[in-house]
Amino acid sequence: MARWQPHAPERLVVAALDLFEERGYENTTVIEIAERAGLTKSTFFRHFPDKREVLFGGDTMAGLLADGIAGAPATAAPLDAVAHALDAIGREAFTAERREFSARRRAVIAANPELREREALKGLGLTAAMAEALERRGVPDPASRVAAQLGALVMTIAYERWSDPACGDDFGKAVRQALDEVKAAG
Amino acid sequence: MARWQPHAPERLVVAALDLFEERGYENTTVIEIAERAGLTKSTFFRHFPDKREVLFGGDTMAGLLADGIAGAPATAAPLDAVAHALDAIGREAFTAERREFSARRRAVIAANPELREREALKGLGLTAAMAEALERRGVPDPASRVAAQLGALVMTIAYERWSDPACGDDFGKAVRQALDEVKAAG
DNA sequence: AGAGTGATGAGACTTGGTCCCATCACCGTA
DNA sequence: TACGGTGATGGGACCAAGTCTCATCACTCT
Repeated sequence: MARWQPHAPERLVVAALDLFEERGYENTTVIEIAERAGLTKSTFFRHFPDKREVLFGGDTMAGLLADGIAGAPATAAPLDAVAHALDAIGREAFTAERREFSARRRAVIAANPELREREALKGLGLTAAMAEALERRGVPDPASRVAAQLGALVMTIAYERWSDPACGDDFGKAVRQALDEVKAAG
Repeated sequence: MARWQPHAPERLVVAALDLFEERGYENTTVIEIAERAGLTKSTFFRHFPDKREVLFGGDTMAGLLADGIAGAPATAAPLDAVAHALDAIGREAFTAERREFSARRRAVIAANPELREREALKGLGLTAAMAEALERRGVPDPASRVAAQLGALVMTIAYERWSDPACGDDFGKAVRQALDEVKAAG
């Protein structure tokens, strides 16, 4: 038997998302989140550097993206290498069982400027990670950033659709569709 | 003679930038900023909604961008309409006498994650404003967002170079150069 | 002279976030 | 069985950001 109730970070995430939905992000206190999870403020900040980060746990995305780009066929064009990475991430992170949670999280973030701000920063980080990974493939500077920007747009569009319960739950499919549309529009 | 020392917001901005350079953003207190400007904490928050915003004053950019896009020749392609707007903004906001201030501000922002976060959010706002302005010109959804993303990249590159004291001080020139590079890379 | 106006000052208050120290449950070893 | 080590937690002091309310003060207008 465990010493303490296990999965403290997960419990905090669930408690936070519940409370944010109920009364809004800014009307929810870190102490309240911790209490609902059966923990304390101290423990909350031991698991998350700040209140916003409870919805942005795990900075594994950048690494996954970089790996996915590095692992794309050598013949793939920059934007196709990005799409390859996005597809890999879809199998890893954007799975069907996380879709409902993702949709709730999305709605909460959209409703609060402080959370949108954090999301914007994360997005910049992902874009930079894509550009760097492309440069490691030999794509020169302006082209790498162009492909990263378009890749970020593809990811955003695919994520929007995948989160929407009215759409399908296959992230890879959404990526390929968004990629085609972006290519056609460029 | 004025009732109070005039230009309180400007004095706060200058005091803040000085202090951020001297001891760093997070080692500077709002009270210290206000005191250096001969004011108080109350007055600081009367002029700026929060501590970060003192470096992001005036949300006029989005409006200027939208106007510039709306005012572009009807025959201009989406990305060229964006470039037209960037050029207009350069004459308005990125003038030669603001260049040194801009470079200092840039360095301070780059050194602090909290400020980078705010900048990321502002960037998203500008990108969204560009996309909306393009849609008002009749550019359909995926194409508008593609052009806005590339326009944001052009703006970023031009701004980087214009801020660099080793480069020229003509923002419009930097825009045109960045535009050519981005077009060639796409 | 006196009332109105608008920017400022002062201070209480809440909350996010940091820090330090005590506690507690388990584990390994004797 | 006893004992010290370890790692997650609890508790509380503390600081700074941000909000709010009320007082003040200098100038303007009548």
